[in-house]
Amino acid sequence: MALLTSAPRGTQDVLPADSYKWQYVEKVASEEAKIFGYRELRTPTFEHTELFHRAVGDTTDVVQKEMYTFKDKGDRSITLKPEGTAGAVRSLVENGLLNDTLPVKVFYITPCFRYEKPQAGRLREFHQFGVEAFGSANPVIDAETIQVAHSILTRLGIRNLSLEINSIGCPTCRAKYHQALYDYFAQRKDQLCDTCKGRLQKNPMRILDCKNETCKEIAAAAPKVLDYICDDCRAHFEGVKKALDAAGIAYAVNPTIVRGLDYYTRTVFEFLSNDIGSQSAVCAGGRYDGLVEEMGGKPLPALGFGMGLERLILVMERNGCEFEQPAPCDIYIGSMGEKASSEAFRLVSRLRRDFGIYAECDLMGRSVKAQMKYANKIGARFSAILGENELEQQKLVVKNMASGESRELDMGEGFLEKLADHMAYEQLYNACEDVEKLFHSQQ
RNA sequence: GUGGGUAUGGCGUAGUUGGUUAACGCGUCAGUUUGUGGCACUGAAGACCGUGGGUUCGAAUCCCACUAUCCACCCCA
Repeated sequence: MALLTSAPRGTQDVLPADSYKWQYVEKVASEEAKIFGYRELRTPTFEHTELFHRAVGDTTDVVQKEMYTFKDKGDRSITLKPEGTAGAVRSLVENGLLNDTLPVKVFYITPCFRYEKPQAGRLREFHQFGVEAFGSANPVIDAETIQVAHSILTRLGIRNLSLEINSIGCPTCRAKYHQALYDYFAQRKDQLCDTCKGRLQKNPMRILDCKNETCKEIAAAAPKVLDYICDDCRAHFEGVKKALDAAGIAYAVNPTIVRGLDYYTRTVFEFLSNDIGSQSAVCAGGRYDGLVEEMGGKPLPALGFGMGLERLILVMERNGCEFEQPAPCDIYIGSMGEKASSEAFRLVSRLRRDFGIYAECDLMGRSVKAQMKYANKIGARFSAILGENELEQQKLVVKNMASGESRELDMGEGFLEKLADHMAYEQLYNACEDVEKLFHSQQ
């Protein structure tokens, strides 16, 4: 069997065996964002290319070598979004939402595309959950934004992430720092590794993060950001730390954190994991006080974060976190013979329509035994077989698959109500027995 | 973009001095007497051993290329 073709490189199918994990994570993240006052924003999967050139930055790796850019049939340059913030800001400015009461808080779940070489936790199409908050320069909102991420991660049962924060200052003080760094490293350029020689021009802060031993030694004595940021930025950063302390969120200041997207200012942060290989950032974000104006809006401070859902789920799997399971089949109604089988079909249809019960019947023309095996396989909580006898006597034997016990129900008036009640009662009874067993086992 | 590892039925694997019908577990399907699951047993279907070349009388097994995948660098969520 030769496949016609396969999924494109760096893409992933989420199969039924895993999709429930995604549903769970998306649900938790959305619910958590909502109780922080965020509302969902959905923006297009592709945008005009210039949006990302402007927002993310012409000189960034993301824009320079990783974007999926193409001309559409109208000769417009289109780009599949490589991140979520630019589109969100564009949309809010374009629709005038930032003229409303502040702060404006939105969240989104979106696919993102970057043409990279795939590896653990890095795909060409990946998914981000993100939040963005507009209108406040108060350091408390920095802490609150971090708290949103923290709450989501905590509620998902992820405990062993580290939070690292830093301030990269405003454009003015960052420029000073960059110059100082450049001067420092330029004097020692010969000793730097090849990649760092390149970074010297492009982004000297990256050198601070190099894994090469010599570079590390040189970096150790390099100028520190926090010595170069202006008084306002320093005060803001102190405010963020104070608010995080007040919120009881543990963090470490890491002066080497650099964001690869140009729009960031002041606060930047990352939640890191040691369990998923070298692509360790599960969630990252920060402030971008200049971006709204850059997009043609009025000057408005803002901040947000993105969370990589593939990485998040990877972390959860590696840590044995539990995902909310999908509900199993409530009842399987098997049948034998044509007449009974159309009656079974009618019954499950009504159970679904009138009672919202998850019901199945035979669609394969299988033997009774095989039908029972199927009921067991799909984890049906109850089963029943409809045949000539049942139709004649108007009785249905309903079996509780967990206990193996059966109960005969009269198929006359109010049968479906009785059936639904019976199932609810039995399930409650099963649950009580489980609790009892648990109780005894713990004594 | 740069390196290294891997590539056998749906899944996980076995299979080296290259030699008849490629093995095992799980899964799937059917059956173990007449209308009822989970266990066990029996049987069946299902792989041209990633693709294309080459070496050889003969290759899943050796060589080359390509593709995919994994890991790391880079970058980042």
